[in-house]
Amino acid sequence: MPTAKKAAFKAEDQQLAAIARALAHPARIAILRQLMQRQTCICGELVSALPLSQSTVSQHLQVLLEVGLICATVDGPRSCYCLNVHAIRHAGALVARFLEGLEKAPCC
Amino acid sequence: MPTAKKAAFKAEDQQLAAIARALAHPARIAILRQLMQRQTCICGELVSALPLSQSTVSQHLQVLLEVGLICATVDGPRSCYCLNVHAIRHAGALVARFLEGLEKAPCC
DNA sequence: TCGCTTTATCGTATTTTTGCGATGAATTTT
DNA sequence: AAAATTCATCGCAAAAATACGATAAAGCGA
Repeated sequence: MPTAKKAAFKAEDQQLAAIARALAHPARIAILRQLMQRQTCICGELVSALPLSQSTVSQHLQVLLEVGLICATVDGPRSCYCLNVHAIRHAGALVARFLEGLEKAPCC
Repeated sequence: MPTAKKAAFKAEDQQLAAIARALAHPARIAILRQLMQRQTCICGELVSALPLSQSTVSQHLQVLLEVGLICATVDGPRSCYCLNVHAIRHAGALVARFLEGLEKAPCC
């Protein structure tokens, strides 16, 4: 979206959209699910688990990192990713509050 | 995403991503919020409420329509949109279940 | 030290999204 | 019937997202 017009939308709407955008690709959903299932923080195992190249998976990880849903630590030659439960909780609360509001709306 | 690789992701992941994609723009969040606030099903009032052209707003409405979050009825020369509470509830449940799972995950 | 593994980043190509003006269809109003 | 209103759609341009191979950096093991 054009930077000039971004300010035209409410901050919370932009925040919600940013969260949604981070989740708007099945690969990133799958990554989060993998991190949820394996207690281990994973790295290149994700590449094996996904039908995508290493560089593409790395890019998706960056997207999730930038929005804060996951965090990374360096473990020797490899990178270890894990869920940022705090951020996820915050995002979940935002989304839940929004959707609950919608559900309660009087329909036409 | 390439149609050829779409099948490589779990159906539920694709469904979640599709919902997220529909919400991945502040204009569409704002549209849903407008429909929530005004009990009236709105049409071109949305254009006045948003910093976007009529054709662009119409496009965003189509996106929300296609994913089923809103529904439309024709009222004379104008179109009347309203929230599809049923679909919203379903989407909300899907998202909530996913995020709750993430929150409970054992972190590294 | 010399490879070997692991992973982020770069460069690039392709596709998708976003945005707008113009146009046309449908309907109401005059 | 003519003009005006409302809105979806088309055509197009610009921007962003997606994907991948190649490359480079960093650490491990021989």
